[in-house]
Amino acid sequence: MLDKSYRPQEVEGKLYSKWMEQGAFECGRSKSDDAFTIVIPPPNVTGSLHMGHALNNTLQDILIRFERMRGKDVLWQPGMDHAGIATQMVVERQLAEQGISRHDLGREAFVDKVWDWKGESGGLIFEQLKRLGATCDWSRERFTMDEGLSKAVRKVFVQLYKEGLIYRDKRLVNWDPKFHTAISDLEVEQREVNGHMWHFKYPVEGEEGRFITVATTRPETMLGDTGIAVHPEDERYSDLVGKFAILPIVGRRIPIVADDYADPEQGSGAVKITPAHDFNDFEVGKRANLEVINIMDESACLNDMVPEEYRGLERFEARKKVVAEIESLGLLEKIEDNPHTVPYGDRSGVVIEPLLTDQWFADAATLAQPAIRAVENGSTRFVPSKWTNTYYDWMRNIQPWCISRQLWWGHRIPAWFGPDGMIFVEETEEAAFAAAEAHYGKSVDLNQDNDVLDTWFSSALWPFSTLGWPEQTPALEKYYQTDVLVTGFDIIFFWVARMMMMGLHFMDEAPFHTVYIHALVRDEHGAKMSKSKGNVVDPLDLMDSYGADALRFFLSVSAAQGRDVRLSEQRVEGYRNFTTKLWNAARFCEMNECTVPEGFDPFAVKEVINKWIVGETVKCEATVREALEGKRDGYRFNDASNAIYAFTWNIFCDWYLEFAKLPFQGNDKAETQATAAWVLDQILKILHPFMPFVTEELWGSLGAERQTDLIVADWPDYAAASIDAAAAEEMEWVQGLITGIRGVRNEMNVPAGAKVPLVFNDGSERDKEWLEQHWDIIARMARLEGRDVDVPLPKGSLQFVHKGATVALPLAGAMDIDAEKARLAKEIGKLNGYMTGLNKKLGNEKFVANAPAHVVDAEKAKLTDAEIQLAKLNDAAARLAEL
RNA sequence: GGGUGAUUAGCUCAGCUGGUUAGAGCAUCUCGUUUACACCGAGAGGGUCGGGAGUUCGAAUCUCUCAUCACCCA
Repeated sequence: MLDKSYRPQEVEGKLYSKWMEQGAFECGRSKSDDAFTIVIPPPNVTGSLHMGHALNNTLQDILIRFERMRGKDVLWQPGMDHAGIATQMVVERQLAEQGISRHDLGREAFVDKVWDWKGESGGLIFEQLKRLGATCDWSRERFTMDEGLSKAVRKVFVQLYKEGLIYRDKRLVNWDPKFHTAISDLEVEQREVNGHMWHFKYPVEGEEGRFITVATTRPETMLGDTGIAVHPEDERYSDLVGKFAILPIVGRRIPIVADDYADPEQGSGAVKITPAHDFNDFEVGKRANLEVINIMDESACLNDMVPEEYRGLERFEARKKVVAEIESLGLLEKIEDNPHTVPYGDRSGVVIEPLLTDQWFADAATLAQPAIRAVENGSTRFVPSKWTNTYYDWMRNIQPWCISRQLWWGHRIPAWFGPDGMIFVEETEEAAFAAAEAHYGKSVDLNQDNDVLDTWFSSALWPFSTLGWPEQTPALEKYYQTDVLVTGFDIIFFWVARMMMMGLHFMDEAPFHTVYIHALVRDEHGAKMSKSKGNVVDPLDLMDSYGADALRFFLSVSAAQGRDVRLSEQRVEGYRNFTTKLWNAARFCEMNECTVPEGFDPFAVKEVINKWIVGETVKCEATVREALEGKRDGYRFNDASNAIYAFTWNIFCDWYLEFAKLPFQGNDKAETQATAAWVLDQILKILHPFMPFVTEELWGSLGAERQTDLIVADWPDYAAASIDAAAAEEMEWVQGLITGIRGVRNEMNVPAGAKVPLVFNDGSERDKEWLEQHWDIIARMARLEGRDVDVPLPKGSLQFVHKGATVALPLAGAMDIDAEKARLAKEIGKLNGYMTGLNKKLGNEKFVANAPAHVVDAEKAKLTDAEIQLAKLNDAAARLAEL
């Protein structure tokens, strides 16, 4: 006998181990040729589970469990990425506590330390995903720094280099002065700040007393100015173009040039040009052939290219000093408040400095072309489709991707420099030496590039590197192209776009046919969760309180396409209640010895209630399946979850089990017992992808010996079945009658305990038959005792109309006549309003002429029904008035 | 500044390609008899679908416009 309530804590761990032990998650378990593959968005090795992961992985697990039950050969490929900067940071911080820097250790020892750290603390998140019930094939877990994946990285780098799609260049990059590395555009966060605009006057050479005013938000960069630009059509300055200004403090002669970049409307219309420290200025400088003077070192402190008293100053100190000196020189025209955006490193949180350095770049614009076409021609689609445009916008304006990082943790760039700076890019050191020997005609010393690759470079290979590429493995053959990528919109550019590029380039096929983009999980007020706001909710806490199933169901039901998820603990609690409800329904079935007998055919049942519930089950399965399937209109997790929820609670529990109580008490109950057990089994199956634990537990506790655990049980297939529409109409009639009676009783304050008689007048023959047929159920559920059909109505009855029949509850003296009059008047009023609308519609010739026939007919039928109902309500009101 | 999306019951949200008396959960109120379940049951109240205009026989749904909010990109 089941316990009185479900206790997830006692069940979840046990079931998960059981699944693991039987290898239920492993690919290849099904021999089907039909594969279904998802690669997990690899969490950072430093990561721990947050709500976003919980949502992301719940959705993936739902699809995976669903397709597994449908018999496909399912692979959910798990793994982590090595998170270059983040991981290096963590380990450096630990070392710092012991007063050690990574430089004290040296590169090799430091990297060993990182591996040690990974061994001890990395991958915590996977234990948390297991709690959530995620059925990744853990036997295939991969890490971007694994040997196989590293090999893939080297091969890709070398091939792209040889194809000219990776190159080395000296360009301005986003430099992180804290981590001393370049980062990509995407790792830069633009923040709105309340800054200032300083207006400086630069003396014009050879024109005593004449100044040209420039405005800047970054005064310290003036030390690196090598020009001033004005708009070519700006008449205020046309006589100055070609002349020189004298850079204050420094004393350098800098040319005044004409360039479209200068905006005459902005500030003074003249703009100082610092090619080495601003992306726009760099371009202007190139056009005007200006000198490029780098005035900062890797920590963004001023270097030897500035006057002595400024050397070594940190950039913001330098700013103060520059402003003070300009002011003392009488060259400060004004300072304005100026809100503007400033680039920050997303990891370091410090202001990014554009810096001129040698870096490796990938030719993203070229790689993007096939990736754009793949979406244009529909071979990969975004769900919801609105993300398609975001993807296009990014891809069509894509900039060279800076892929080198000045870190130690990551894939070291497979490039070696010869004594004369010649570069040899090869997959191995041996190959590089061989190439060098061939080049120089003798063996020479080579130095490998010190830099490592952007973490996303290896993540971009994830869908095929994890399957064994560059080896042509059977897994690669079978599971590539993967099916659907489930991810958040925040990494469309970081990751999705780059997987598309790399997948198409190296596999000739997009890495997935569908990209499902889910929303962000916010707090209950709609704010983003963040540590600094302190509004982070830990999914583990919710699982502790309500069970993993409740959290999963909440996330699934909230995952409506294109909308953010607001976390509501109350709702999670509500879905915990749902698990309890299901549990109790199962318990009730168990109490009544419901089991599915050998050879039971649900489509051959005789009893109307059973025919009806079987039909409802079929409908429910279809709704859930269609909502989940990856077809045209699929991945509607909310619709799927709502359908199984409503079926379980509002149809099976609220109606069917109530109907079944009667047969359960009698002798003729075998069919109903079997049907109840069968329906419950179907619920367990359909609900399993969403709520794996409680369903598996019930599956194991109920009924006879199961052939398999639920996780690998067959998804229902009712292909041959038909839905008995007549049974549905009949049972809906019964339900409507019961609901109607309950409604008037409640409204008119008939004591819940009182059994009252029923008078049923003017019903059709069919109605009367149904009343007879289901009388026991109706009497029981509507609390009735005794019935009369087609008799004169006793004085003092509550009355309403059900499908054309007058239903009355004679209460005689116990009734509040005025209240009943008022109630009827209200009903009649409502009905009149409704009919006015219908009449107006049907009276409109254009409607009758233009609307499709079935719509017009439906409106006519509504009116006819309403007329009948109105007549009866009027009769009822008239009878009352006689009292 | 450019783009995308949102605005539906007190709250959180469904409502797809135009035809429902506009739905759900929670909250509120009333009542609780029953072969499971109070983490429950029965019932009720509550919305001029952000404002305005338009297309249409018909608009929460399509178009335009305004307002507010959110996010992304400059």
